[in-house]
Amino acid sequence: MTQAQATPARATRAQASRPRNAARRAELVAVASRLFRERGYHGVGMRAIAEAADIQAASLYHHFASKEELLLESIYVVDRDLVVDQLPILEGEGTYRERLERLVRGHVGHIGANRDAWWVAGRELRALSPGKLDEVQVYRRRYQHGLGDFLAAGTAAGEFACEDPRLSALAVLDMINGPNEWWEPGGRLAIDELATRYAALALRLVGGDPEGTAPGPGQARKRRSSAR
Amino acid sequence: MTQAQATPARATRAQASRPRNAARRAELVAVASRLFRERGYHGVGMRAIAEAADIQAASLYHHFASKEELLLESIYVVDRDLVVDQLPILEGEGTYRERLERLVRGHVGHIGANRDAWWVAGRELRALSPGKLDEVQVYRRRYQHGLGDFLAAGTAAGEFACEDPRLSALAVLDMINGPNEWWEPGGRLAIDELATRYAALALRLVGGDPEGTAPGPGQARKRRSSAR
DNA sequence: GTCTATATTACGATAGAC
DNA sequence: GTCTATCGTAATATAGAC
Repeated sequence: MTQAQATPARATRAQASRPRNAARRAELVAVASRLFRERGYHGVGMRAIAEAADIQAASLYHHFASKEELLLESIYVVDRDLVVDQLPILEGEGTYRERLERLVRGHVGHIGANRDAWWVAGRELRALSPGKLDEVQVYRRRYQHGLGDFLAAGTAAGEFACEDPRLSALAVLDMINGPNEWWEPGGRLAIDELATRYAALALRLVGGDPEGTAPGPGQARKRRSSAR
Repeated sequence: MTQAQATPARATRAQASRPRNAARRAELVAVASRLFRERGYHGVGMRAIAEAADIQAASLYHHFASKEELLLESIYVVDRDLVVDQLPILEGEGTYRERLERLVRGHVGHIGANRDAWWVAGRELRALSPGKLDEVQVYRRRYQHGLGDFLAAGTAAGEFACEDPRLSALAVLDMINGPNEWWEPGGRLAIDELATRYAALALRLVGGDPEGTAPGPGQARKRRSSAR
């Protein structure tokens, strides 16, 4: 639920540490994510990460080959989940509208539940070496193209009205990634509430909400009273 | 146009350098912005900035008191323009729909014309000290609230259909800030083309495009052929 | 698996000559 | 306005004991 990796679940045996202690790694990644978020990747030293984890800097090198490996693990918490958990929603059950709503709610909810990792994934990509950067971007493109194909299919089916589904996918992603920049717990909207409302707005954006439109120019509106 | 500040325009006289040479400052800020964008604020040293500007590191301190001052100037190129040039569009002439389209086109166009500064303004805020950070956020909130009030007025006038104008303002800003993350020259869409299309999509998002909606569920579409 | 100690390099910033 | 030289600090990473 938080940003721990899935633990392999074997090795509940004795013998202690054969798979290089994945749980400990995940703990340390979570600590590093938090600091990367607060001060930026280059703004945090290995000494600071170690201090926050209550060990010495040198001990980190027992678990990770480099500082960059800590960064890569942080980022994968986000991009792996999007492709593994979110993308299949689009192939699942329900109308196109229902599936899009479910995707957006899950996406925004994931931001709220993994704030440190999202912040890092959104801002520190360039700190990766070219090879590792490519690996991450493969995931991103898969998510983006999956959504584009889905919007094209939904338009062909008459549920959406996207003239350029590829561009609409970018616009939707731009919008639903936005809360990563500004949402924080304790604000006006809880993350579930925000997720639901953004899902409705995304539906409008792709032309899938026949009720969310004002009448023609110059007429009075016939919808409900202006909230706020 | 580019990310140079407005030059004071006095001192075309003799005497050379009384107003601390604003043009030279702007040059150096542009160089710094480019490097901050490429490698991140903490990933770039004063020596690297100096080398790119073809002077020595110590010489930078003749123009700027600190590295942070270079960062602040980079960020202001964006936030000052938004409030000074963009916000007045909403108070200008035309229908609400026309004004929103103009704002979005100008906003996306500004991203395309000031890529380095936008990148830095979007990602390196946290590197500012708390006092300077507050100054920048005053600009940001003014832009955001200005758009929210405008959407509320446009809804009351019957041109938009925003149930929660404050949230719609965030959604629109999230969307139109998005190209800062992915647009680059030479891609599928020129920045003007992108700006026009995002303006149309923003209109949908606020319920201001009566033609951009698919019919009810289960029916065949009656709009133009599915592009691609 | 964590420690102490350290090698090496780079950092932001300053002093003072020209 | 730019230079050379340098101060003091902190960076990533390694060696080797326990």
